[in-house]
Amino acid sequence: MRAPRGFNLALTVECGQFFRYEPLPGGYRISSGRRRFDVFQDGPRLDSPDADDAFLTHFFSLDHPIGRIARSLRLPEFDRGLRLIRQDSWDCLAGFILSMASNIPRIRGTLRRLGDLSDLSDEARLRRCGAGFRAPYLTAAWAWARDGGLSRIETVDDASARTELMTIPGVGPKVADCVLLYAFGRTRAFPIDVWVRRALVRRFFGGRRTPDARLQSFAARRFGPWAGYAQQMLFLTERITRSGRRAAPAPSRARPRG
DNA sequence: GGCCAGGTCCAAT
DNA sequence: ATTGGACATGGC
Repeated sequence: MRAPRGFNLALTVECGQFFRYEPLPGGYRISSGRRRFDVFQDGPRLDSPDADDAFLTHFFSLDHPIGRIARSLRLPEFDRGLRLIRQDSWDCLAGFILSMASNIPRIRGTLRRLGDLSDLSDEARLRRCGAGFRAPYLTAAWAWARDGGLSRIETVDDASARTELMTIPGVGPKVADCVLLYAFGRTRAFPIDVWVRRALVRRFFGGRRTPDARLQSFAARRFGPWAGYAQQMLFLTERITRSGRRAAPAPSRARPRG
């Protein structure tokens, strides 16, 4: 299919919202739930031997009005190649539970190993996959999902969905917002992690330490219905420009096949 | 070989 | 209400 002008598959896949991918020449092998598909970008073309256009459009949110979004956010660095994806909600929940006190390479590895399990109720097994102290949180989330938690999220408003997610031990405001944003398409969600906190404080609060609740309401007011896009952009630029230590790995440019 | 990590929970102010 | 430490272990 023809992708929207400027769409950047590499940026979208590797910006940190998603973990279950393996790079291929010119594209990626994507896992989301039981689904696996390869996808390749070559200039304006986006092609998959496995997934149809409707699925790609939904998964990569190609229907989002990126021009309007860019104008509404007023962030000079905003990149119109970026899209918030709609990944499998369980993968997303598990991935961001694993994200606490961790890093992206490790999350990816653990999640990949978890993908081979059909039952996540055994903590010892989760530890063997590398979950560490997060193992009991994962089993709690697994039980919650088994009892229909994820489908309850679909039908309720953002605030209720957030509250419901936060009933899971190991899921606080940040993880809950990640799930709302990266799986359920709740584009107002604005997860505040250490990087986004730094970015907001430095850029909008004169460097003064500010409670998250304050940052949260600021973001809602300033960025509105597409706040999630602002969050992802702030996360990216803060990591790249200010990585106190090692530079954040830039997304590998997708190269033409062959 | 250390050091550190896309948070959350809990106890102690 | 706010703050500080523990948490388990892979990746760099």
